[in-house]
Amino acid sequence: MSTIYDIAEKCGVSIATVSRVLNGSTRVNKKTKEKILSVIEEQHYQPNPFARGLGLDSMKMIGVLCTDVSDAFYATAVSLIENDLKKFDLNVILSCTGYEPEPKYKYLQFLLDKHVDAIIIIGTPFTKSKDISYIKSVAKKLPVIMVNSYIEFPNIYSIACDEKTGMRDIVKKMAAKHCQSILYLYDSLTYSGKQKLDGYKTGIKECGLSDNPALQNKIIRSLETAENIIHKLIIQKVEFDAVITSEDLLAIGAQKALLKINRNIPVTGCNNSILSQCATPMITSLDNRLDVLCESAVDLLTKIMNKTAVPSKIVFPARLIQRNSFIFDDTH
Amino acid sequence: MSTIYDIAEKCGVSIATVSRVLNGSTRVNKKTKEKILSVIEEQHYQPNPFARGLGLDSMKMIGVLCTDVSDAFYATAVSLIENDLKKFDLNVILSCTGYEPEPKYKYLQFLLDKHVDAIIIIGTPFTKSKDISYIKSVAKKLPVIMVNSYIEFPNIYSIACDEKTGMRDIVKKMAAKHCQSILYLYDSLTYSGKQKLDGYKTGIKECGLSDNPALQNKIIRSLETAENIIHKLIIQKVEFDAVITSEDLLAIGAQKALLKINRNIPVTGCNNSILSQCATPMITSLDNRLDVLCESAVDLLTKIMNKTAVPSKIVFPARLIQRNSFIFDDTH
DNA sequence: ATATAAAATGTAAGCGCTTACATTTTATAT
DNA sequence: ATATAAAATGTAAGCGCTTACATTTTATAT
Repeated sequence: MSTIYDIAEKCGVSIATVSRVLNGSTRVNKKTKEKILSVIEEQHYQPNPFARGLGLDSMKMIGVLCTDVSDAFYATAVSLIENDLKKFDLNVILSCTGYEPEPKYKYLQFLLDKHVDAIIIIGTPFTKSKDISYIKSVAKKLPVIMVNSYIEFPNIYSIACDEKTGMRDIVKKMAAKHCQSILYLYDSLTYSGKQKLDGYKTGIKECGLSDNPALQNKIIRSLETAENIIHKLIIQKVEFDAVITSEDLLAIGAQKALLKINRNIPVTGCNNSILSQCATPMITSLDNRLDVLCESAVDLLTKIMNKTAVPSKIVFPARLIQRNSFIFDDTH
Repeated sequence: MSTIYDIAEKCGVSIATVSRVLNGSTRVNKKTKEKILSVIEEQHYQPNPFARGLGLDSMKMIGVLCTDVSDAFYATAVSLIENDLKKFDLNVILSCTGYEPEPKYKYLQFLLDKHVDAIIIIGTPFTKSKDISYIKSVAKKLPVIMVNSYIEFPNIYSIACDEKTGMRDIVKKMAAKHCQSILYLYDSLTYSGKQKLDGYKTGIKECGLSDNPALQNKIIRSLETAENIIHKLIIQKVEFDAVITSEDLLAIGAQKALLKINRNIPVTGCNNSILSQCATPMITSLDNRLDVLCESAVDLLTKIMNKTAVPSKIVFPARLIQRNSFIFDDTH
């Protein structure tokens, strides 16, 4: 492994000059620069990342904290972020927290211990007051970017999708199709989860639909659980004529249960994941524009690192992707 | 941020002693050790990872190279690996190569530049001779673990599933159900892809079924492509009475196309991903035991890092998970 | 009590960079 | 040609650890 000394010697300059062309911070004579660059090329010189890290306190790595990459939603997000960050020569250290609330502190700390340059949080909820104050203390050390979540504090940035309005509009569209009792299945109360629930409730209220509390069901994120809750509600004779869910997976579970008893009512999911296309009929899904959110998060991040002025919160509209599980636009 | 000097001073010892308790390599007096540990705790001291990296040439990070984490298969693998590595205090730097062949060199190099301790490769094909010699040169620097792929070379380790036999057995089971012309849809010729194709061909030969080349179709990994190829084959009047695919996603596409024309024939997928459960009817899928493979990969890795003797290749059997798209065991 | 071996600890160099400050070289104005 | 400013380069300290080797302390045998 050649070091900066080898390169300097071969070029007949000092290591400082080599370091300067490596970092591009100060100007170097054009010819010297070219010479150094060519020797670097020729020797396949790679600066030692640890030494560089020691000097700069940065290894150009971004910590990505998410709940569970095996879930299609987070997987897509991580994939998008990783791809976008690459363009800026930034790498991803991944840390998944799982669905339990406690480990997230530990796993976030792992990321901090590695001295990442910034942290992107997707999905992992930081909603309790203990959580919030913890995140704030983290933000004092490095930039924190929350995808689909929001905490107001210096150095915490938020990229979100207006899922609340999106959800409300689904209810409105269903009401327009004469649905009266809309079942809502959701799995978590992350920031995003709360927004969606809030949107559903707002829609119900605004349209004057049934607000039977039995219609709102918090369940576990799994196909079977969604299937089972439908069975249970039917047995309990809870009336409903449409199903909105906070997740494509739950929508599919509900759909399967309904199919079994031959009930054909509108069903919608969220996230517009590949799952929604795998189902039969395909699931109409609220697209939270994950691609746009992630791209935007990376863009924001690079600007922050370049000390460019950036907004602390960016919100994109959601859009409803029409498929066969709920057709709201017949002219389509 | 406190440093090792602060801790040493507070304990009235030298930094060497503190470093020793940090690394646990040499023995330290029990009382001194306890004292140091308590001060570390009290000061929330965290060794600087870059300085440590410089000294040890390791930051306890493992590079994971995969094709595309947004795909359910890789997502599950990365998730499993990340979770397992965590237990050994190892972090994941993720790098996705995409489906093009060239970028993988660059992205693998990125990982090497970060001086990761080892590399785990999932899915990204290194099958051409150029690829193989490249991987061999990498293996001279650090351990390489290939999940579901195999190259014989010192410091390259392989954890694989016997998908070839698995595939062959699907053909046999279909033959036992009187299928004559089995369509095969596949998407890539990674090591794993080749094994599966090979298994299919072996099965066909062993059972004396139709070996019409029009039955073997290499397509793009997408729902639509799988759907379209079925339509095309029907129009071309290619006869087939069962469909095997190398991917759950392709199976679902095929299933959708068949459903449209009301043809109910056996369909199987691979990977036993969540997608297979989302389809209706659910897809019978060849489970390549990704969980076992990943757990085994991490286990191997930690043993390698501890200089324990390990096998260079481990093979697990595949198993066919029976669902409604192909019922082979009626007693079930 | 004394010699000797083992255990514990300390000293200081080294890992390979970055960068403030100092010095030299080159360009520009008179 | 000479003074002055700007550009280019070099010197050396510092980043915070690890660890070989040296030294001191403690345990053990006589």
